[in-house]
Amino acid sequence: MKIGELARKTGLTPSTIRFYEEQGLLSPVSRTAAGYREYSNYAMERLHVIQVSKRLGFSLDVIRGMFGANGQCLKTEILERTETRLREVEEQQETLASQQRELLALRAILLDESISRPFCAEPAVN
Amino acid sequence: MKIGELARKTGLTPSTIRFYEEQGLLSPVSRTAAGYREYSNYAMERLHVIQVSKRLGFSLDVIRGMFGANGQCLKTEILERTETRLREVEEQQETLASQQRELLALRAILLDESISRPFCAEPAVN
DNA sequence: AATAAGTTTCAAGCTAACTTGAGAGTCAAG
DNA sequence: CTTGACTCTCAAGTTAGCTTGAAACTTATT
Repeated sequence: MKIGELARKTGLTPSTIRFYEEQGLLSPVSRTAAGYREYSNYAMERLHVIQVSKRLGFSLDVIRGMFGANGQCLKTEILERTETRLREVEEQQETLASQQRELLALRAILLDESISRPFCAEPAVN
Repeated sequence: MKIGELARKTGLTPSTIRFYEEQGLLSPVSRTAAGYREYSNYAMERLHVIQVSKRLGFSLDVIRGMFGANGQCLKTEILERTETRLREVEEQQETLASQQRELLALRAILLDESISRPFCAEPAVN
């Protein structure tokens, strides 16, 4: 199949697929006589793996590191990256929880009519 | 005080402070005869407000919208942005929770020795 | 003076993950 | 044989929030 069909099947755009190839996420693919890219179903599966990985929060750099030169997944690499990503997720969860706490406090202050200017000290005339 | 001192007191760099001014987060400040920026304590407090706002996850664009033309905080604006940010935080928490679930599942699969290639379908020879 | 440290402006660079555009070639249908 | 839909490559643009660099000026110290 050509790039347009692959794009439709994966929900990506042709330019994204070319971009992934350029970034080394897709192994260079065979071409027709006219120079058109010709994809197998394996390419489609590879793109699905990439899409799932992105949903898990892996960067393209990290995803690239999960594949060997031959195109195989590297199990121990993936395990490592997964552990790393899990720690990142926990960090971000803590950040969000803290932001949420402070935002709720801020909202409470703003809703308290008796306080006029909560944290804004600059006078009208500077 | 000049920009270097203000930078030290706030933990920012001079270029960041100039950048904030350029972005309209700091009202243009008075200058010495030589053209050096001369800051009051109000500028410092404004920078602290900006730093806190950033910690809460507000973008510079949003932070700019929280100040009126005169440099005052706009209470109702802030309340609105706070509610919006709270919803964003919840969304991101859901995203992270879902990623965490899937990452844990992935790790479990990877640690299960009986499965050799969990989601990698491309053969060695393409 | 001379030197160092601080300041000025303006333009350009950085990261991530793409998108957009230009200009050209290809392919199928009518 | 021409129109329209695809495809190609390569370069440059996008967003956010800064940083870095160049070239020039000021201020303080020696």
